[in-house]
Amino acid sequence: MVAVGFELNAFLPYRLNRAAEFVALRFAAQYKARYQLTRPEWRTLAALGSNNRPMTATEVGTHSAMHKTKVSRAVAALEKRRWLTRREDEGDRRIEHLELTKAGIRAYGELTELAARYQAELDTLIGAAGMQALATGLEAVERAIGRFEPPPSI
Amino acid sequence: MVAVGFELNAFLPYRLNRAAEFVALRFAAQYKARYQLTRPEWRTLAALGSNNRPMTATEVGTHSAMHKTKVSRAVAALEKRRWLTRREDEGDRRIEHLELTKAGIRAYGELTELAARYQAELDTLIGAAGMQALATGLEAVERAIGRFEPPPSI
DNA sequence: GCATATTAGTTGCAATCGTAACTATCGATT
DNA sequence: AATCGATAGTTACGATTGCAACTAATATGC
Repeated sequence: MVAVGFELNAFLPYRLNRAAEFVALRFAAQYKARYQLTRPEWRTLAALGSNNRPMTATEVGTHSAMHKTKVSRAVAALEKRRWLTRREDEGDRRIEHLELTKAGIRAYGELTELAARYQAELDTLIGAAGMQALATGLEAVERAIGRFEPPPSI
Repeated sequence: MVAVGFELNAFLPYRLNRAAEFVALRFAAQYKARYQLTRPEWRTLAALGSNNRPMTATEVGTHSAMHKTKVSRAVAALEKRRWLTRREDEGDRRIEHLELTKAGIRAYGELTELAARYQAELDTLIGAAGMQALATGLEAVERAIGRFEPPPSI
């Protein structure tokens, strides 16, 4: 329509979101069908499963860029499934340490198999060079994010 | 917790989503505060504004990776604001050609100024090398997406 | 040591979303 | 030309979301 000086296709939020939404939804269809997991639930499980020590809900939120109410509800759902347990911090009783149960770890293991297969599919389609460039670029974004003030609502 | 063979931080959907959500929310806070625009509305306006001919709702959805009901509602909202008009296709009356009005073009111009400023901020924080790598990587993803079957729900 | 601010996490509620079903139209098949 | 399937877009409705307010606990300033 107009076309002056601004290229939407080079605008990072728009472009990143399009790519992210596309690849994430394709994967979500899989775990949703097989495990009746929502996106926040999978992300919470993934964050906990990939970390080698318990995490607080706030840490999960920061790691996955999810709103704290999303995390709160996902944690409640996973707890109800007995995939995680909460442990109150001894020094600071506001804090809860979240930890996967045996069943949670097993589920995480199964889901990461799905994930690995999907990642392999993506690797093939995107190509090694593309994936390498993406990794480099995303690292730069992640470093930048660290110095950033987080957006309101995370 | 576990840690065998799968690296969440290298899993593209998770990683892309985290970065996308982070940068998109920071920008959303701006246009939401100044224009009371929702995310789907901004994306629809952006898709239409950046294209140099009218688009159908389906095209907007494909371009922005939004669900068709999101697009439908965003279009209705923008129409109510008189930022876009619909024109029925003459050959196929199922199709509506969406076009920005003068006011819509003006709004798009103002919003792209915000966007350009934000992009500049991101450029600085991420660095030229990182942005270059990201561009290369995202191009590869976009090419792959073209050969992909779209996820259910887009 | 008390008041005030800050932080972790939860929840009520209104707004938004996505599924599925719908209308309307078109294309293909016979 | 009647039927069947596909496509564009809308919408009812149940599910999910995020804002704001809340509880509970800790940290800070005086």
